[in-house]
Amino acid sequence: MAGPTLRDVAKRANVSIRTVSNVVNGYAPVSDELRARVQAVLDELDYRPNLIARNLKQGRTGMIALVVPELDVPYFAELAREVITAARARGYVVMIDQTDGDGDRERELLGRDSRATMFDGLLLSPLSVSAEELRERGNRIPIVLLGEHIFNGSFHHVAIDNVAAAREATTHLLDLGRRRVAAIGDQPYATGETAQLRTAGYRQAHNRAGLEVHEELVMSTPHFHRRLGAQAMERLLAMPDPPDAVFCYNDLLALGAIRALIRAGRRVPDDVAVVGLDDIEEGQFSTPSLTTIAPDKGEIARRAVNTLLESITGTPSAPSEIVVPHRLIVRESTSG
Amino acid sequence: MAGPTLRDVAKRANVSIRTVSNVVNGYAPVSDELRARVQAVLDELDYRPNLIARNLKQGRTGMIALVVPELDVPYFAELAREVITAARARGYVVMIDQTDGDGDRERELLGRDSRATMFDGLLLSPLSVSAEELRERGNRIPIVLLGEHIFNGSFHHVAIDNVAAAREATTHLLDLGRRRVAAIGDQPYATGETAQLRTAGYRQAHNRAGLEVHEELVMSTPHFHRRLGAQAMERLLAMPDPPDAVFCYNDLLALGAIRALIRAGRRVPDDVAVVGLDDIEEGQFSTPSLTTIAPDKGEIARRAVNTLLESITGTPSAPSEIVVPHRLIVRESTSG
DNA sequence: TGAGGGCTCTGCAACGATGCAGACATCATG
DNA sequence: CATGATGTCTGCATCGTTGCAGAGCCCTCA
Repeated sequence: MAGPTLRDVAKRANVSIRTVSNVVNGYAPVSDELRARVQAVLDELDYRPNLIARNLKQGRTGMIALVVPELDVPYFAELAREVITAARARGYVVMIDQTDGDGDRERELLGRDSRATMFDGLLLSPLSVSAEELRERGNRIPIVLLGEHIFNGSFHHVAIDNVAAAREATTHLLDLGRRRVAAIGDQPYATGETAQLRTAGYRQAHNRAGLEVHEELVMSTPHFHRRLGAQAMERLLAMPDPPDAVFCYNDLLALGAIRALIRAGRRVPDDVAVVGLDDIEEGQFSTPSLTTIAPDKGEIARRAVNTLLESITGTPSAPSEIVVPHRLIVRESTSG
Repeated sequence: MAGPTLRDVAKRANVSIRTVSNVVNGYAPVSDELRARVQAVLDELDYRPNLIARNLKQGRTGMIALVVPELDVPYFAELAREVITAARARGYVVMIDQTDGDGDRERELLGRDSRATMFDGLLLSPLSVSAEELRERGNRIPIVLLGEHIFNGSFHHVAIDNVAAAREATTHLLDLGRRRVAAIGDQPYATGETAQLRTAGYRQAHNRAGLEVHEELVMSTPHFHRRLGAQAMERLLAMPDPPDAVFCYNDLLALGAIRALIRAGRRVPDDVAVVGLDDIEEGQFSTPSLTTIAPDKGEIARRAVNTLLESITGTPSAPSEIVVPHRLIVRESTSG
């Protein structure tokens, strides 16, 4: 099972362990002749360095952890892809864990027995755990927070401007002449800060247009999944005066909403226009294709990874609040 | 930066390092009194065990690696989710890497400088690398192969019965009375073994029904993405005698095909019925929803993880060929 | 000729934890 | 009282690697 070690190679080549190490790493000067001899033995035994030992000695692992609520939510899968790519470019690999939005699972990560000490840094997209808890439990490794939650400046944080994004999405619908614009995805409770920011943007858009928000059209959903988007849409359609447009707080809600609309015989966008947020690939190929706000995921990943690696290698810097650009992409669900 | 070590705790509590270790691990008998004293210091210093050191000593890391072509392909994202869940149930965490189907990237994993030595085992879903290469480069850690490729019995391998799955999908279309059933996704070259198995199933269905295969309706695609499904469908529609049904080798191809059909003004399933394979969640909410063959992903993940962990802990067993169940799920794209 | 400087190469210690053998004290037993 | 068993606790060696200091050796140059 266990492969050959430096010692095995050294013994066989009749040199010191240290010299074999030097050959392996290309360090220090080694004469061509000796190098060749050692290399021959390395090849013969098919030596592979034991990275765990190397890590122990060097105090770093070259691994970062990415923790997301659900990996099969397309936004997180696409983000994970970008994170892996960005990390690879910097010589790091990524361990991925998912919490199912379970606060205990998130807290576990910070606890005494967590495997966090195996990683040089942590990218965390929290749903339930609060900034206070994070600070108290203070992990020893650098952390960068992604997207969710409002943070009070205790941690590095990378996200889009959620208020502006929601405002632009809503304004797009108002500009089309829609006057009963619903919102799907509000979360008026402690852990729903992101949703609340989006609701704030939705209100801003109305205010700036000099219009009233129809409060009954603001729908709450505990999660951002297709099924809940469909259910919320059904409730909206059952109203005496249903909406003529919907801003959904993510693309999955929007796709679920579209599904419910078509099932109910409404035309999209003629009867009801729909805007999402996330720009997942699925929205390009749905019928109708989905108008959405596209965060720059590659940029989110790169900024997050870079910030994390700086914290790892450099001196601890003041927590930064990084805002990544987004843009509106108009497709069939609003422009038929 | 570096946290306190066992030595720091030991010094402060005036006991041996070994005793602190015993308290931390609940090993060996330690008197209640001493245990309390040590625990107090542990808490005071907020000691966290250095897992890298523990790993080095114990020769295992508690991490397995999952390598997939693309994490943002829903099938792999959903599979990854199940793998993470299955591994967690067994006390393992999962490092995920993606290869983009790039053979060199896959081979890198097996090379001398790969980080593979950091993991106790490897779950690999290869696209390009061949079984021969895998065997030659012979990694030192246990490997279980997932899904793709035909393997010649050199490795543990978990997959569905691709021939049967494709046959059932095609038979479903023939049973609906369709007589010009196209296939999208063939890959008639070395690394396309999975696709070829599905083509074989497609042919079997025709044979058993006493029907001829319309060879011009078998479309090749280098990848299994939405866009290629749409393109293939457009080519089929441009034919003088277009198909009245399509079996797509995965759900993404199918969703792309549906998109092309609707764009071209055809009704699904009235004009053309569509079946996919993978049962990704997206297919439940598309319009129309997608008939598909559903592999039992949870079972794939559990069997794969269990097999891998057995290879890790137990004696090396003969490579097993594990076939996981699948079933046909009929939705709107064939039953309007 | 011998001091000094490069060039190779080596051995020891250390990273932080655990396995093992045993030290020491206490207690029960014949 | 001697013996052995039991219960606690300790120290050393070790996992496989790298950092560091220095040992030889050969060469050069005054």
